[in-house]
Amino acid sequence: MARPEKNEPADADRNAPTATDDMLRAFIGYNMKRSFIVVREDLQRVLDPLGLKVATFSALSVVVENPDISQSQLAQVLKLERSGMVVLVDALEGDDLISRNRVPGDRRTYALRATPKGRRLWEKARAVVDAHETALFGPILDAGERALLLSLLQRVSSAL
Amino acid sequence: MARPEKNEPADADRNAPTATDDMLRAFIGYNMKRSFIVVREDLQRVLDPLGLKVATFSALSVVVENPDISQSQLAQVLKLERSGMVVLVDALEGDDLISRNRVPGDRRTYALRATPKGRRLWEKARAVVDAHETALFGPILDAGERALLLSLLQRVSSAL
DNA sequence: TATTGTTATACTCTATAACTATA
DNA sequence: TATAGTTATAGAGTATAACAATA
Repeated sequence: MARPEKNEPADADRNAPTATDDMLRAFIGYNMKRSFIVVREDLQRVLDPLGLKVATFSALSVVVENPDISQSQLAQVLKLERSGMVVLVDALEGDDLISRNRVPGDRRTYALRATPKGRRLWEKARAVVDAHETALFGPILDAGERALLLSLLQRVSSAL
Repeated sequence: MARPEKNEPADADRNAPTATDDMLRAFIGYNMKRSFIVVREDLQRVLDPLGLKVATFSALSVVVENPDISQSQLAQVLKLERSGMVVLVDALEGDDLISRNRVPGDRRTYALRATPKGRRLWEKARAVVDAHETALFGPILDAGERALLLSLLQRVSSAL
C-alpha cells in the first residue's frame, strides 16, 4: 500500500487540486492586504530609479502641496510618529529635495519647503506613479471600475 | 515686523487651514495603504482575545480548508517564505490548534490538520472577523458597495 | 540534484520613551 | 507645563542564506 511506485514526474503536485484560500477570500481585509502588497512592490520598483521610497515620495508630495509645513504637521497628515518623520526628512534634505527653514516666530519648529530640485523630481515621480497605476490596473479594471475602486477606498480611508 | 505680539491662544494652528494630502489621495495605492492600516488594526483587536494574530488566523483558515496541506504548500498559498511558515505553524501547534502529521510516502513533509480545538476556534474567529468587517464598513458602505469593493479587490489580488 | 523543513540572521517599517531646546 | 524636534531602542513582519534529512 501507499503507492508502491509512482512513475509520474515530480509535477504531480502541480496537477493535484491546488490548495484554496476561498474562505479568506470572503474577507475584504485579506484581499486588501494581498492587493496592497502587489501595488506596493510595483510602486517601489518604479520609484527606485528616482531614488525615492514610498514613504519619502509621500512626504515629498505633502511638502510640495503644503509649503512651510512643520514636521509635526507632516507626521499628523501621514499618520506616523514625529520620530519617524526625522529620518524621512533627513533623507529628503540630504538629497536636496526639501529644506528645513527656521521660522521667525518659533525657534522650535521647521518650515519645510521643497527645493526646485525637489519640485522637479516630484513632477517626474507623479507621472511615474500615475503610469504605474495605469499599467498595473489597466489590464484588470476599466476606467470606470478604477475610479469606483478609488472612490470606495477614499471613503474607507477617510472614515478613519 | 514678525507679529510683535499675538494674543490668539495656542489653538490658532488648529484654526489654520489644515494641511492636505489631496495629491496623494488621487492614487489608489495610497488609499489602499491607509485603509489597510485601519482594517488591520481593528482586525488584530478582535482576534487578540482569541489568542490569534492576523497571520495565524490566515494560516489556520487555510489548514481548515485544506486538510493535509504541507507547510510549503501553505506558504505558497499565503505567499510568504517557507522559513516564515515554521514560526506560524509552531505557534498554532503549540496552542494545539493544528497538528503536524507524518505522511507515509514522503518523510520530508508534514500533513497539517486542524485539531477539533482548532476547528472550533476557527469557527469562532470566522464569526468575529465577519462581525468586525460588518461593524467597520457598515457605517461607511452599504451592502452593495461593500460587495462591490470586495469584488474589485478580489480581482486585483487575483491578477497577481 | 532537488525539495521539505529548519535555523540563524538581517532588513524594513514603525512605535515608545527619554532627552533638549524652546515656548 | 507643554510642544517641536531628536535620539536610542525595540518590536513586528518578512526575507535571505545555509544546513540536515530525505527524495
